[in-house]
Amino acid sequence: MLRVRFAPSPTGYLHVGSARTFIFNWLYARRHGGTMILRIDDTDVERNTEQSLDSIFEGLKWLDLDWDEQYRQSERLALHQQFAETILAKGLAYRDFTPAVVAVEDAPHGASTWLFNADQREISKEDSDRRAAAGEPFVVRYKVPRDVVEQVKFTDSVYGEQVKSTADIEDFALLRSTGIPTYHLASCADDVDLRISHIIRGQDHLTNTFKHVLIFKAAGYEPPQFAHLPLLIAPDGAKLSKRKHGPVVSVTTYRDAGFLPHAFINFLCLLGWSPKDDRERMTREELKAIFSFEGINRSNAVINFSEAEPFDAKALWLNAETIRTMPVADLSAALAPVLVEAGIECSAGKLAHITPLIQERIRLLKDILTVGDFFFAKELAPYDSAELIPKKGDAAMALKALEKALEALPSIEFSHDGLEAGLRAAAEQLGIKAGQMFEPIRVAVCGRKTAPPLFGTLEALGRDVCLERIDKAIAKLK
RNA sequence: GGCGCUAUCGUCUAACGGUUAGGACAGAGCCCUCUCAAGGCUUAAAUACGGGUUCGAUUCCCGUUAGCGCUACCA
Repeated sequence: MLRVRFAPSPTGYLHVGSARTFIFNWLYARRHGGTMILRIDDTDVERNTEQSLDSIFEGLKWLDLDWDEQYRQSERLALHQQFAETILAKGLAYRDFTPAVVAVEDAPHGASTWLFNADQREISKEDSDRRAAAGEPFVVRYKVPRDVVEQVKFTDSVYGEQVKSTADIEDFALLRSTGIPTYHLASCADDVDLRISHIIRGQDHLTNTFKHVLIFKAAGYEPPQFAHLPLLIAPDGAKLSKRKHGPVVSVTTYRDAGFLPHAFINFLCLLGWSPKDDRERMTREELKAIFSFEGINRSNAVINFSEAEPFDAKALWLNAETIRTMPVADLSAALAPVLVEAGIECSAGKLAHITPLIQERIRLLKDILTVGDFFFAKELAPYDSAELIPKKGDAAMALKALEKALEALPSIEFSHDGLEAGLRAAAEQLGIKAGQMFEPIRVAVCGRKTAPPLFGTLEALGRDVCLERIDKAIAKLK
C-alpha cells in the first residue's frame, strides 16, 4: 500500500516550495492509487501559530488539493515518547543531563564541532535512571556508535546511493528536556506508525536522512523509500525566505495577484521536474498520468522575480495561456470576484461582453482592473487631448472624425459588425483612413491609445456612454 | 571548519558516449492588423575550469572553482 505524507510545520504561511512538495506527493499518490496524508508537524511549540495553520489550509484549498487522512503531531506525543523509550531501553540512546546552552553563536560552526558529550554517554544506567527519577532535566540523545565506524546508507529515488560515515554524525537529540520530541524523532515515529511508504520532501533533509535511517533501525523498522526534491531558490541564489524576499514566497500572494490555481500548479511542477518531452502546459490529469521520480532534477531551481516584476515570467505566461484558452464563461466567473473585491459593480451581462475583449490581453485576473478600467469608470481618467490626434493627422482631423462619429453613431446598429460597417463608411465619407477615424474614437472612449478592439469595446460600453465620452473629447479639443 | 548535494542559453529544461547541443519563457526583428494583445516567421543566447578514460565526451572518473544544504533541546 502506497502512503505518502506532506508534513508542514505551522511556523509561517504556505511557502511556494512547500506547495510544490505537496503537489509532488499528491501527484505520486494519485497516480498510483496511494493515500495522501497531511501531517501537521507542530512539535516546535515556541514557533507554531494558528494563523500559520490557517494560511496552510487556505493555500491548499485555493489550489484545490486534497488529502485522505490528517494528523497533528502534538496530539501524538505519547506515541513519540514511547518510541524514544524503546530506543533508550535498547541502550541505543542515552540521557544527557548537560544544561541547555544559551545559544552561543560562534560555537556551532567553528572548527571544534562537537559530536557528542563524551562524559554523558558514560553515565551508568543506574545513575541515569536515578537522576531522571530525581527530576533532573535531560535530553535523550541517539547514541551514535563511536568505537567502530559504520557507513549509514540508503538509496534515494532522486539522488541515488547515499552514504555517510557515523564518524560524521553527531549524537542528535530525540527528546527535549521538556519531554517534547524533536522533529527527527516525531517524524520517524509517525512515519512508522502511519505506515508511510515513500517520503518525498525537500533536499534540505537529505543529510538529515542519515539520522532518520538510524532512528528507524534503532526502533526495529526498515526505513521507507526516500525521494528528495531540489530546492526552490531566489534569483540571488539564496533559499527563499520571507525576511529576505518578501511576499513572493507565499502561495496566497499568487492567489491574490490573480493567478489561476492550475496555472500555478503547472508552473511549480516545471520547477525541478520535467516530463522529458517538450510539453509545458499540462492538465492535472496529464500530470497525474506522467509524474515520476525519473523526471526530477537534482539541481536547485531559481524562481525568478524582481522588484519591478514580482512574478516569474514563465508563471505569468502559463497563467496568460490558461486564461486565453479557458471558456469565456469560466473566465467571467473567475473575474467577477476580482471586481467585487475592487468595489466595482458590473452586471453579469456586461461582464460577459467585456470578458472576450480582454481575454487575450490579461496575464493575471487582476489585470482586468488596469486593462479594462474604462469599462467600469464613470468618469474617464484625465488624458492629454493630444492623444486624440491620429497618426499622420492633426487636431482638425480628430475633431472632424469625432464629430462625424457623434453624428453617425445614433443611427448605427450597436453591434460589432454594424459599428464596423458604419464607422468605415463614415471614414470613407470624410476621405480619411479607417485607422484615422478609429484612433480618436478609441482615445475618446477608452482614455488611451492602447485598448481592446474598438467595435466590441463600443458595443460593451453602450451607445449612451460612447456618445457622452465622444462629446467630452470634442469639448477637450476645442 | 566538517560532512553532503549540485553545476547545459538570462531563467525553466531536453539530449541516459556519436545531435548543426533541442524546446519553452524572457529579448531583438519581420509579417498580420483599427491601437494593444494574440498568432506566424526569423534571430541572438549555454555544456564552469583543468585533467583523465575512450576511436569519440554535455554525458563516465578525478581534481579545482562556485552555489546550495546539514552541522540546534528549529523543522
